[in-house]
Amino acid sequence: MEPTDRKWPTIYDVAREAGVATSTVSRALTNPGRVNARTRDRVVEVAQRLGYRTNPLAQALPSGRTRTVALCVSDITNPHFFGIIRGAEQQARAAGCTLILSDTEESPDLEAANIERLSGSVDGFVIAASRMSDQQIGELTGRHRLTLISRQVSGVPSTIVDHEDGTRQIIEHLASLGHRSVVYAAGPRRSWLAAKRWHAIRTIARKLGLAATRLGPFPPAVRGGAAAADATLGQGATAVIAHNDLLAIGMLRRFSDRAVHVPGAISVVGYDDIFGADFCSPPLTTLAGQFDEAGRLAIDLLLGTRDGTRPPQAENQVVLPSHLVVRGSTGPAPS
Amino acid sequence: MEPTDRKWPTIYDVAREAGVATSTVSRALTNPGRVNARTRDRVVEVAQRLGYRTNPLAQALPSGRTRTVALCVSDITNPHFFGIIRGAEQQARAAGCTLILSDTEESPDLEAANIERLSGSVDGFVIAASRMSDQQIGELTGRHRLTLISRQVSGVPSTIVDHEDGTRQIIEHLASLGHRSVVYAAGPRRSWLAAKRWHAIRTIARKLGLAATRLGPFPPAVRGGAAAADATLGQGATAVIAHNDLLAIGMLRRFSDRAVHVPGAISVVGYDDIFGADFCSPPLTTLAGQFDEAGRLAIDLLLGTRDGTRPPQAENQVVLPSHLVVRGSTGPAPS
DNA sequence: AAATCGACTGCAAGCGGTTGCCAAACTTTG
DNA sequence: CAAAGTTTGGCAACCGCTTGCAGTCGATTT
Repeated sequence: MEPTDRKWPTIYDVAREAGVATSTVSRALTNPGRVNARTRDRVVEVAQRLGYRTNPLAQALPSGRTRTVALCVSDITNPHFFGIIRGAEQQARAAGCTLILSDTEESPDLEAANIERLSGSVDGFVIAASRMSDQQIGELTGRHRLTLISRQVSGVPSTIVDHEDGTRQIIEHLASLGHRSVVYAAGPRRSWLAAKRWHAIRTIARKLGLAATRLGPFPPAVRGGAAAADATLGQGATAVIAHNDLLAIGMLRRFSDRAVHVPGAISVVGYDDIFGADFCSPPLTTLAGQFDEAGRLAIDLLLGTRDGTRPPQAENQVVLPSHLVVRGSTGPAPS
Repeated sequence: MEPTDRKWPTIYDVAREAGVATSTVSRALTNPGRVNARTRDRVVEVAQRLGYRTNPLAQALPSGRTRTVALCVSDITNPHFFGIIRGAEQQARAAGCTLILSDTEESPDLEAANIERLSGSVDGFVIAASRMSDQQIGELTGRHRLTLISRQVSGVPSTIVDHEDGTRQIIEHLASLGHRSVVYAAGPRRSWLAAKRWHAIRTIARKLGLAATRLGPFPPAVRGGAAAADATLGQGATAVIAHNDLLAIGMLRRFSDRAVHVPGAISVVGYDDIFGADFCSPPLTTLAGQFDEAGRLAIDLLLGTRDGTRPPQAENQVVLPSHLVVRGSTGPAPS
C-alpha cells in the first residue's frame, strides 16, 4: 500500500457531492464573489468534509502561475546566504508561494543551466551574487522574470546592501586608526561585488589620502585565507580588507599560525558579518547589512507585492543601509 | 512586454513542424525505444531547433510524478543543516529532481502545515530533525512518502549519524582526561535527539563509572549558551557536553565573559562539528559526522535510487559513522 | 404586462503532456 | 506468395482545474 496511491478528492468529487458543476466549485473556492453565498457555503462545507485540497499542478497548468519562486545562490555553504535564504523563504511563504533552492556552486554555467531547467516550474528567479555576466543576465531578463541580490544590472530589479557607503565607513575607520595604506584581498574574478568593492576602496582611499593595493583573486572561502594572508604580509601592509568574512577568518587563522599579531601588527576587516564573525579570534571587524531584509525585498520585487510604505526607487534597485561593526580585529596602526 | 508572455513551443508545435503526431513527439522524447530511429532523430532535431522545453507541470499532471522533493529543516539558520542541505540538493539534482526548501522554525505545527501544503507539489519529503511526535510522523507516513534525518521512527526510512557510538567516544575521551562526572546541557524538550543523547550519556557514563547530570532544556542556539554555562558552573562540573555546537559556542563565550578558563577549569564538548567549531576560542572538541552524506542518502532512500554498493539495512534505517574531533576545549580535569 | 437587466450557474474548450488501443506497414516464416 | 508476427505511429481519452460564453430565472423598469 503505497502512500501515493491514495487518491485525493478532486473538484469533480466535490461538485458531485454538492450537486453543482465543477466550474462552480472552482469559482466558490478561488473567486468567492462570483457565486451565491449559499452555494459557496455548501461547496466549502463539502470540500472541507471530503478533505479536498486543490492540486497545485492542475491549477498552475491553465493559469501559468505556479506560485513558486526559485532562489539561486552561488554557494550554499557560505553562511552569508543564510540570512538571505531565510528572509526569502519567509516572504515567499507569506505570499503563499513555495521556494525552490538552487545551489550554483560558483559556476555561471551551472547557474544558467539551472535557470533554464527550472523555468516552467517557477514564476520567477531571485539570484543572489550571480556569477553571470551582465550580458547573460540581460538576455535572461527577456525570457524570465528575475530579481538580483548583491548585484546591479541596468533594467533589472535588485536589492543590494550599500557597499559603497560601507566601504567608506571601513576606510574612514582604518584612517582614524592611523593606517596610511590598505590592501584589498580580492574575491573571484567573476564577482561583480569584488570589482565594485575594489573600485570603491580605491576611490575612497585616494580621497582620504591612503594608498590602496589589490591582491588576488582568492577563493572567497576560509581556505583562501592562507594565501591571502601571506600575500598581504609580503606587501608589508598594516591593514587588509578581505573580500568577505570567510576569507577574513581564513586570514586570521593564518596570521595566528604565523604568529602575526592581529590587530597589533595588522588590522583585518571583512564584509557581511556572518555567523562566526563575532566569535573568531580576534572577533572580526566587518561590515554588516540586513541580508534577511534583502531576501525579503527581493521576493517582494519579484512578485510585485512590495508594500507601499517604502519609497519606490529608480528602476526598482533598492539599496539597503550597511553599518560597520567594530570588533577586535582592527586597531591602531603600528608605529 | 512581459517576459512570461512569450510562449514556449509545445509538443504541438514540434509535431506540426516535424509532420508527426504529438504522441510520437512525446514518445520520441521520453521513450526513445518506442519510435523509429529516423523519426526520433527528426523529432529531436526539430525540438532542438524550436527550442522546445518540456513543461514539467504538464508532464507531472497525468503521471503524478513531480520530480520534486521537499527538504524540511527545523531551523535554516543553524549551520548544522548546511551539509545536509547541500548534500540533498546535489543528490536531488543528480536524480533529475528539484529541491524545495521548507523552514519549520522549530515548530511541529508549522512542520505539519508545510507538509500538508506541499503535498501535491512534491513526490516526497525529507525531514531533518523533526520536532513532530512519533505518532504524528506515523500518521504522515500513511499519506506521504517520507524519509527522516537525525530521527528514527519504526517503519520509516531514515539516516542518522551514530550518536550512541559518538557519545561513547566523547565520554571515554573525558574519562581518559580524568573527569569523574559530566553535565549534559540539554536541547529542546521536543527534540528526539536530545532525549537519545541524554539516554546514551547516562548509560555510558554509568558503565564507565562517571556521574551524569542533565541541565536544561536550553534553546539549541548560541544565545542559549549563557544560561547553560551559568547552570553548569552552578553544578561545579568539570566537563559539560552541550546538546550541539551552537550551544557549546554560546557556553564558551559565557565562560570567557566570566573568566572561567576552558579547558583549565572546565572542558566543553559539542555535537555536529559545524562551521565555526574550528575557529572559536578555544576551538571546540566536537563529534563530527558526514551530514552531507546523510542528506544525499536521505534523498536516495526517498527516491529509491540508492546504489547497490551499500549494504541494505533493516527497515532502511541507515546509521552513518561519527568521530570525535579533539580540539582545545577539552583538557585534563582540574585536580 | 411586456421588456430589460443582473446575478448565478452550467457547458465545454482548453492548459501541455501521456498512454492504451488499434491500424497500417514492414518483416519473417513456411 | 500468403500467413503470422513486429514495428511504428496516430487517435483520442484522460490528468484536475480555469474561464469565456451563454442560458435560466427572478427582479426591475416602462
